[in-house]
Amino acid sequence: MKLSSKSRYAVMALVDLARFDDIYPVSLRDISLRQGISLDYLEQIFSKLKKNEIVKSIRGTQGGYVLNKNPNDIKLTNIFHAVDEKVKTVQCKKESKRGCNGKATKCITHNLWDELEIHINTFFENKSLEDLIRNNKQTRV
Amino acid sequence: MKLSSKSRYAVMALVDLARFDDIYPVSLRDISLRQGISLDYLEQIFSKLKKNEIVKSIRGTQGGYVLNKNPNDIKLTNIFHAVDEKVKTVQCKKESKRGCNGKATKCITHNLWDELEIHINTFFENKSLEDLIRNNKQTRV
DNA sequence: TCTAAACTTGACCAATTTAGTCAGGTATGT
DNA sequence: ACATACCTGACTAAATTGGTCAAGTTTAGA
Ligand code: FES
Ligand code: FES
Repeated sequence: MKLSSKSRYAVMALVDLARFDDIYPVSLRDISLRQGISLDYLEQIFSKLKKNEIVKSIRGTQGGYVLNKNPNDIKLTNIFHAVDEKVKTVQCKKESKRGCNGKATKCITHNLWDELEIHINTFFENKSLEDLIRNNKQTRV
Repeated sequence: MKLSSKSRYAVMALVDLARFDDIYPVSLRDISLRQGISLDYLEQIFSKLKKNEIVKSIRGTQGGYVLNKNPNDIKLTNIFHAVDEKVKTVQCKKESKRGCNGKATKCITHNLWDELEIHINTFFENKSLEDLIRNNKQTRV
């Protein structure tokens, strides 16, 4: 059960970006330097964030990225969904009536994993970028 | 963020076992057949469960495995720990003062991931095998 | 108008992890 | 003795991860 670097980077980058994007667009190069994330990798990540309308891009010199929504409306769920991070605790297809090992009914632990999945997703749904910025501003001098 | 099959199987097998182990030892072969899990794989898993004193083994004909503790004292945490499933949301070494990308301080999202880890682990600590058996008995006719 | 900064896209890859299989054992109730 | 069932370690194919690399396109500013 671990979180991928891609997701961790996505959130890191967005928190970094959110601190300045109201002043000027933030370039990936800056984020890369400040957060120590590979520029090429960031580009992959932001391409997805853009497709999911979490950020907007501004091309050309002095360009960069800007948030496309209010930080309060960007939940962890949205970010994770954008970069294809998914919480997968069950093995079976959720929609199907069939169980994991090809059985006709759900297995004896199915409900447990389902509960777990909901437990985790709840955390993601309740946490917004706004929360993270606030938290981070507090720790800055 | 996904749960490994090994962990899922471990819990499945223990729930299966717990339903009969007060009557007679349960062989892995039976569990394998009932739950559709590879016997060889189960053996790996039970070797670890035994090392962690979650089950006891009884060798020879009519042998099998039996729980080594009260189902109420076997938490998901214990099972996961036994099969080396670990929740890992931060990238850095927890004990160290250093951050992930080799920086001298913790990164801007460190606290968030730490919170997430606690959130998930809490679920594991509160859920016992007893809970699962009870739940499963209800769904049996 | 030229140029450099910055976004855009897609291919490629090494290392690790996962989810097992396989091939041998050893212990013991009947 | 022998079948049953535990025990152990080596091995591996496939998927995933965490990137790199190369070759663009767009646009602000000199
Ligand atoms: S996990 Fe859904 S049926 Fe087993
Ligand atoms: S995750 Fe701990 S410092 Fe970045």
